[in-house]
Amino acid sequence: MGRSTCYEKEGLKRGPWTPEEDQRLTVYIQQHGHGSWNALPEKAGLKRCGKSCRLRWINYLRPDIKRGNFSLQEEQTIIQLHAFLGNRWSAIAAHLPKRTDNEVKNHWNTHLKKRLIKMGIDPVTHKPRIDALGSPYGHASNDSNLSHMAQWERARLEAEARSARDSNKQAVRNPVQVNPKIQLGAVPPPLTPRPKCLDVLKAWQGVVSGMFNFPNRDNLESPTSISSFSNDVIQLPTTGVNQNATAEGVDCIATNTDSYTCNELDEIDSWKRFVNLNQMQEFEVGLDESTSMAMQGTTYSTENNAWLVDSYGEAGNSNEVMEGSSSSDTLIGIPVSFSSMKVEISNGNYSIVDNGSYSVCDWDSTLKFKNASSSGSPMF
DNA sequence: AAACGCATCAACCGCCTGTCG
DNA sequence: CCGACAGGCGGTTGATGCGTT
Repeated sequence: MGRSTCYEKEGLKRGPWTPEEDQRLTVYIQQHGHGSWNALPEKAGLKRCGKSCRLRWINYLRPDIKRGNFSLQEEQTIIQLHAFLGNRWSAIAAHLPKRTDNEVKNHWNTHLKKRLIKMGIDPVTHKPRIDALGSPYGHASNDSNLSHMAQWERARLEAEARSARDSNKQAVRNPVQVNPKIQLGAVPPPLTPRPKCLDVLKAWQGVVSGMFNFPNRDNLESPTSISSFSNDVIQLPTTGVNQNATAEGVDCIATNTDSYTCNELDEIDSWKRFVNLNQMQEFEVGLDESTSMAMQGTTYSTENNAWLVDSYGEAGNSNEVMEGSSSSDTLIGIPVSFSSMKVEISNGNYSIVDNGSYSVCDWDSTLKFKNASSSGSPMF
């Protein structure tokens, strides 16, 4: 009754791939590229469906794949991105050079998820589990007052400790594999460029390090989100925000109830990205290359949401923007409301109008947009 | 040595989305 | 606008290996 999948077509092979099949597929793609995946099996002399070929190539045969242990930094990135993105494995994997979504997904399910659960952190919400009575940190009530960032820092520290503990053992159990089967000389398809939105993570890491650099321990336990930071306009970035965030290409992190006026933002041919750190949403507005002037003298307020404002130039290197122009790193407007916002771009000016028709894209679609349009350079 | 349970991960499944005629 | 098709994605499965009893 139901439609048959490509795997069910008569005469097609299923199951594990043989070395001969791998060789055929690899040689064919080296010589011709994959082209249409559906047409590939016949051309390559494989009795497999196109989907199976694609999967085999992407997840295993492609030469630019790193196999073996995930580094601590990779694990950190996965957990952070998972907190942002949920189970959007392809989006997460796009931030991890040479890792596939399947590998990231497997690693999460077999290692990271269990590790978080063991630590009393809900792997779905990334918040302390209510039932985490057996938390190694003891006081669940205290945990509930900790921000996710604080939890992550704990996770990181424990992972570091565990890593140091197990380093010898791990080296024996999980030696790095170097894809020994395939000798490839052809230029592989390029990896998906790292979307620029990972800059947000850099900023966030700046926030984290800012939080944990406080000499007073009270500061570790009190903030539960960025929105609780100081609302002192003059001192933006505010308490708890690492000043180095700016150096990473982030213009500012503004917070609850802040408002200020953007006096000048000229000679910018870059994009501006508005990131809501609480809602994990962002959108961008950009100026045409020929545009030289942006908004002036417009006042915005943050109301209930903390927004991070980021800029980057054509080359995708935000640091270039930061270093190249004294005006481009000026603090700029903080949107009033993310739920009903309109961005108007007209005659070189862009402005944000409340109650407009513009819908702020969610994180997922933002990633898709950026994957399609970005020529960003690796930041890590 | 055999049985069992668990962990891992490659591969499959089914759905969704974008594209094209 | 609609349907067919291809590609991509996330969830799930099952074979395999390893450790324990």
